[in-house]
Amino acid sequence: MSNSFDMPKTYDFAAAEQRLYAWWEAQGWFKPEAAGSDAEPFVISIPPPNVTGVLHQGHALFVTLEDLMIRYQRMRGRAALWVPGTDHAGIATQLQVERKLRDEGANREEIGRERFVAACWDWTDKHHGGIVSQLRRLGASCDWERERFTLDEGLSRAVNEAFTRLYRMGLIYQSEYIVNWSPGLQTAVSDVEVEYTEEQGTLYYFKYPIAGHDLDEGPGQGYIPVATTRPETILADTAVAVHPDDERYRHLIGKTCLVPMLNRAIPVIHDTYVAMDFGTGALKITPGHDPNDFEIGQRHGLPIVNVMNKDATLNGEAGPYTGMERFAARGKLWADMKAAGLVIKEEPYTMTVPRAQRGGEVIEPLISKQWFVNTTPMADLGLAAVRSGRIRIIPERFTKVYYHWLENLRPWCVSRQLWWGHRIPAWYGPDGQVFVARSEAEATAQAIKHYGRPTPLQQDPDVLDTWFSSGLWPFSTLGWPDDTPDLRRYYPTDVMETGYDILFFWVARMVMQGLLYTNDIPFHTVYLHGLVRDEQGRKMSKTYNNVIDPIEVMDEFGADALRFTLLTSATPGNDMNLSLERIRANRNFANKIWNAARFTVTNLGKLAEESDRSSVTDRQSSEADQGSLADRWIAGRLNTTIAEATRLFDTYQFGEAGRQAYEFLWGDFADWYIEVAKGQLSGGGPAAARTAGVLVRVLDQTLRLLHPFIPFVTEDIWQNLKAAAEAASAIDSVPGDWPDALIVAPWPQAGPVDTEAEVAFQRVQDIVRAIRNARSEYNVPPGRRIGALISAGEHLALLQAQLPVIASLASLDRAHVQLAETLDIPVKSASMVAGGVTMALPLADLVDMDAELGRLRKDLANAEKMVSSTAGRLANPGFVNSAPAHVIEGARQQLAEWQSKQAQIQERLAALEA
RNA sequence: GGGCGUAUAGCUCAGCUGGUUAGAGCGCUUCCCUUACAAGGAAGAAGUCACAGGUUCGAGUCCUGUUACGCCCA
Repeated sequence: MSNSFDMPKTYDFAAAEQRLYAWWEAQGWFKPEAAGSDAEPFVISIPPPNVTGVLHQGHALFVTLEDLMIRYQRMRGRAALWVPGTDHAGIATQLQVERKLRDEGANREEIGRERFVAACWDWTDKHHGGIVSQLRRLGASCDWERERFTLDEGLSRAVNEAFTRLYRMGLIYQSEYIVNWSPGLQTAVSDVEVEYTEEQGTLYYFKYPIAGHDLDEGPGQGYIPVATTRPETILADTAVAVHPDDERYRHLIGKTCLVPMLNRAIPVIHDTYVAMDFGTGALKITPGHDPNDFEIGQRHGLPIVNVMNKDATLNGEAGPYTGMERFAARGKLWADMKAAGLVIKEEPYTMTVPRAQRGGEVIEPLISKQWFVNTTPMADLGLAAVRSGRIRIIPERFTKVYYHWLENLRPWCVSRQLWWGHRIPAWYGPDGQVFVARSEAEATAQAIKHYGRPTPLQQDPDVLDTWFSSGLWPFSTLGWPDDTPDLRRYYPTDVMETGYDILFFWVARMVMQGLLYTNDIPFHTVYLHGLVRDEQGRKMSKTYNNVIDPIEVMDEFGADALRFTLLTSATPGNDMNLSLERIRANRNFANKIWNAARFTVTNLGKLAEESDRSSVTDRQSSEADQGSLADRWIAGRLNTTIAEATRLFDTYQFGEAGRQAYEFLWGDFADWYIEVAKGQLSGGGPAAARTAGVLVRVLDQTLRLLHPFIPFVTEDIWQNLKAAAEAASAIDSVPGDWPDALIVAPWPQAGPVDTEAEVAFQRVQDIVRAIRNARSEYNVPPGRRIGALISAGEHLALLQAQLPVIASLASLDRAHVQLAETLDIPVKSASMVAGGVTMALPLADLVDMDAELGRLRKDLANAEKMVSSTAGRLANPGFVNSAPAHVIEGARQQLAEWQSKQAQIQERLAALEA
């Protein structure tokens, strides 16, 4: 029994976190079923981290935010389901496994596709536990029994189903198209996977010879001057283009040019795309190696020449340069052209270079046959869903970004020349006939129908873009394409919480695909968070050595400290700078709550030991009064905090909700109420019992408010509190109010606020602060109890009642406190006006009269300033006519307070100056 | 080139339907190991809310423009 009242002096998060998490999970509280079958669901699908990844602050932030929402809604009685899972991360994982093979002296071609994929699975299995256990450490209350992996059998079926449906709808097709080719990764990547960097390069000017003329005839006659940043692509030119209005060149339209060194004949065409004022005003057109040129080529029906192999060496089309690496070929070709007199000049030039988001090498625009999704119909659905308000994006400004992206969406290249991923469900007959089907069996059946006999088929070697499967995530994880009970109950989900950096990659694709396949939105709210940066606002990176590892942080300060810091330093959609100092401060906050609880629990223990053993509740009910002023005040403050926190939660202002709960716990409850409670408890009896009841209730409710932010310390404390309160019979026996655990305790309901008590207690606080201030100014040691004179005026009754509180908090010696409606205050004393009363500390030996006068005059000047500005406002007809009533009333009260203060100071000054 | 964000105390940041004398943490100054907590307590110093206009009875908050930094798209 005595255990109920024993709490160590310092909160030991290391001992609590793992134990509590295991307990919650074992009790089944992470499962939506815990809420009962009639509860309304609240569902979040996790943004699946890379299965081979290591936890970083970005993960920590999203886990914390989503866990906060889930825990809040769970406490609100919703059937909260957070579906966890991981992503196979095609390129990232394949690269890791290839690196491992290289270290072992092997490569993937050598071991073959089957063994390579097996190696990827081994790698996946080995790393999966790592990232998952790290999510758990943060307190993520996911339903782990519903955990999914993008390459699961079920999710793979979803991918095949989606692909097949798109194919049948005519929205997926194979095409020769210019794609972003990554020579190092040996795969195409989508537009969003390319990053453009400004780099110092060279603009090469050269002469494009005109057939039948001599170079000596000069520009516009013998040749057309052209500039390029990539000379090697000259070999693949299929036209030279000029602007139709360009006087310099229009006479050349329709003539023929000769490709340098190859002497291939190409036409001179005109197109308004050409910028007359850039370079030479004439543009070489290379449809095979430049996306813009590709489109011009399409418009003009130009042939496409491809001079490059997939490893970025030049192919047979390159004549003498065949077999050379791209940059070597550039140098050689340019040297040869120089020798041939075709070079005009070179200029330094800042150009935009496309680089692979993963790997960083230069992307080569290349023609190849790929699978594309025609996204136009889906994009329209996606746009309509947000425009109509069915889906809301927070913060709202990102809707513009979303619209802009969807309005300009181009075909999505979904095939990847990788081995790790969902293999494209397309099979080819010997004649190249393609059969797209959900399975090999289905494809075989199609082939039999087509050929009239069994025919061997070969599956497409490529895999799908990882984002193709992630785009199905909210419904594939719930069982789609099957009509499962989970899909029916938990889809659509509620909130998609993720980083704004993957609004295009992921969010938009989920919305589009969700609408297309499920005929429903995948979620009604998109909550976007920002990037976590270091204290100076730099991106965390190994090269800066500024990475704050969440695991190390949790080891040092606990998961709660990290969570609370992430939640209260971030605002939606904005990047945040993470500071270790702040994490440390929030560790201290956890300890502060712990000790507030320790105080409460210890006192419950003392009560429990009282001889009469009558329950606190009994004694409470025998107590007729409704509690002390402080009791009523703290209850009001609690109710205000509950109402505000709830409002803020419901408007996605989580950080502010957390800060308010923090302020309440520390600034009101710990700093003031507990200090008052010490006095109320000291005498024992009914007052002590009642006080214990208030302590228990306020703490209980506050722990509930804080639980979604800092689940571990609040649960740990709550268990202690509950045990102690039960032992002391201090718990109101409201059924269901004290369930087994805080994680499943109901969210608090705000009660009424006692405004009168609030005003009165604030007066007490003002008086206490004024006395403390004067003591401090006169260097009265904190331990020394001194007398005081209080001329209370109209507040006499309040002060008489609250004198014990004031004396205790201001360390006054009650035997030497004089309190009356009006008192003569000795000249030689430290005096102050606060809370509507005039007070003085009899510090005759210490008082410096000049300093006193100075202080009072300063106070008076301030009061006069306030009186005049407030009176001025109230004298303004515009203000009294248009301001809301409560604002005017507030100003009137304020004016009265300041006028009264002004008068009291003047009176005191008059006495001193006399 | 288009769009967006940020600019508030020495540092890191709150301040979201405009309404008292603009807040917190850290840091700083003075004092205190008072039996919940020194990971703490008390008192205090510290801000022309980037700049310039405007709307309004009233602007850190809304509007316009400027500057600086950052991001996204082309």
